[in-house]
Amino acid sequence: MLPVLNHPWDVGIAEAREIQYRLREKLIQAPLLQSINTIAAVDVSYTRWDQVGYAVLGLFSLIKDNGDEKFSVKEELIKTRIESVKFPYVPGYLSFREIPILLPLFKEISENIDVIIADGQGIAHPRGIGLAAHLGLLFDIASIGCAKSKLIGNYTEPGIRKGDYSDLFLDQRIIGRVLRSRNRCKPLFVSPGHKCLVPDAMDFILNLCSKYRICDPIRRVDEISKQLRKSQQLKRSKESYETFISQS
DNA sequence: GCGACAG
DNA sequence: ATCTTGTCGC
Repeated sequence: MLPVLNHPWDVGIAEAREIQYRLREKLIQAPLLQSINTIAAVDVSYTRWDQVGYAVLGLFSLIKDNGDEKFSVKEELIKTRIESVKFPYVPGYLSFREIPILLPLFKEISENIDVIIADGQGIAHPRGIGLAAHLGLLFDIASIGCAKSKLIGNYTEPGIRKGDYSDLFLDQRIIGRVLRSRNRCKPLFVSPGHKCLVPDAMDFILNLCSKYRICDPIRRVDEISKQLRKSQQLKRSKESYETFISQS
């Protein structure tokens, strides 16, 4: 699958900011689709000594559980890619660091995706277009940001029970929710991206949280990303060992 | 000028 | 994001 929108990625902060201002006008606020079958979750991990990114895209199908709203996910497909990233991590510009390495993974996907979930912000962003929102807009797919910490906004601490939440405000506007995804754990910062509303975003994410703070699909791709990084590091250390032996 | 600051 | 062991609480 290919983006329906395109713009340069090899840009500096100033141009990236202009792109964000231009794209945010295109974001659509609408109720989340009722019938969701497939969701995509993405994540990228790094090492501390180089600029190599270990990207993962996972496709999961929703399994309706007994009765009401809750559901679980079934892993359907995993795509990975290892590539050095160009853009540095700058708060507010995460899209320009991570999306370039994620795009080739979407290109390999042919099945339909109903929702994209990303480890980061949706519209809860200084210019209203965080990683999840940007990604959803590029493919014109509903998207939700599920971050482990706040980028922008004000809130009061939610209750300590799973499901407790408070609104995330920017001025007088509600841009997301601070969600307690597990008893007594640090809350998640959930915000809608493209084609989604604040309440729908939180409800959907909460239903994807089984027994951990991080929702199942993101937790899974995060795990795969870290495994990929460790296996590659081991591989590289073995290679350099062989080189060392052959030279001595 | 100072504090805040997704991953 | 990454480094990193034990430890406190449910």
